[in-house]
Amino acid sequence: MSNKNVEKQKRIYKILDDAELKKTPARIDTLNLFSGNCHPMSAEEIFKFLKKRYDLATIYRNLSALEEKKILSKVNLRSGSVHYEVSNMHHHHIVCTSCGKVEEFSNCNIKRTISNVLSESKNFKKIDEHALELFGVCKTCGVK
Amino acid sequence: MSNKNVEKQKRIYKILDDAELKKTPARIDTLNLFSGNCHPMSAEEIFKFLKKRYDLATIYRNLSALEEKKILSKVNLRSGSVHYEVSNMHHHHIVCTSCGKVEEFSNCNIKRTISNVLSESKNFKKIDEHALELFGVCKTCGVK
DNA sequence: ATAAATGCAAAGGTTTTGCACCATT
DNA sequence: AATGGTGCAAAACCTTTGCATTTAT
Repeated sequence: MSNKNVEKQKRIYKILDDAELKKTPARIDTLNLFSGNCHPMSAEEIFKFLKKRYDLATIYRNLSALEEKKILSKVNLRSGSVHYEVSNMHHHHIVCTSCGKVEEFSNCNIKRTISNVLSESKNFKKIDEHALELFGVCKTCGVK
Repeated sequence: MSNKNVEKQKRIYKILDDAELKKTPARIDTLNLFSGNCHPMSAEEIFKFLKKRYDLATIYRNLSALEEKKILSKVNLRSGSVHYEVSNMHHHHIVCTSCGKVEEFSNCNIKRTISNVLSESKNFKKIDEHALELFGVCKTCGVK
């Protein structure tokens, strides 16, 4: 195993240790998948990427646990199933409403909006998370 | 029936006519519900509000039809089921991650973000819709 | 009269759960 | 040894679909 991969494994071990989750093969493999792929993935997709080595229920349970520990976040791409991505790489998505293609972007400029919103909110004084997704028709699908 | 309600019915008839959808009781009642309530609703909620007078499958079919005609829009509140709201009242939501309370806001300042994003996008040159939801703990739940 | 909408029942897809067994700490 | 994770099967949940009947135009 290369030095780089050793580093990667160490990072994943630390993530699970910090979260007080046991370092099981299913979790390690799942986190490896996420660290090599910045696209959001559904439980079913992860299940297939991992060659069905682990039960689908296990994948679901681990995704929930990792979300609770703030390691992964849910993303809604209007696809029928929930997708997850690594929490710390803050970015958003543009989804093609025709073919489903997903493109990432990161400059969401949300801070100003949040402070405006909070100054007028009756019920909230702090925002912890935000979800922003854009929808359009991609250039390929837009060609008639 | 008051003058005001007559006007409301006329508006709803016009909406359905313009969309080339038949003016059936199920649709009229559903649109009446939406026009008196700015909170997003799920199929199940509508079904119950309408005292189960119409089949749940009918509610689902009508919601789809109304969404296709751009009269309603989907909203994702991370609740397990899809919610809908009237399209023409552009606003977004702050959802309490503890109790599920929903508050609306409308000043999302998204235009600048969209034009920035498009100028750097490889696959998209136009955005048709955007989904923005904020998540936090409301003042009631935040009190320890 | 025609095309569309509805109700009912059944199925589809995604996600969750109970329980016995197994792995990590 | 003890706690937590897994696999399997079953169920729960949300949503869609087929078909016969009813309704709106």
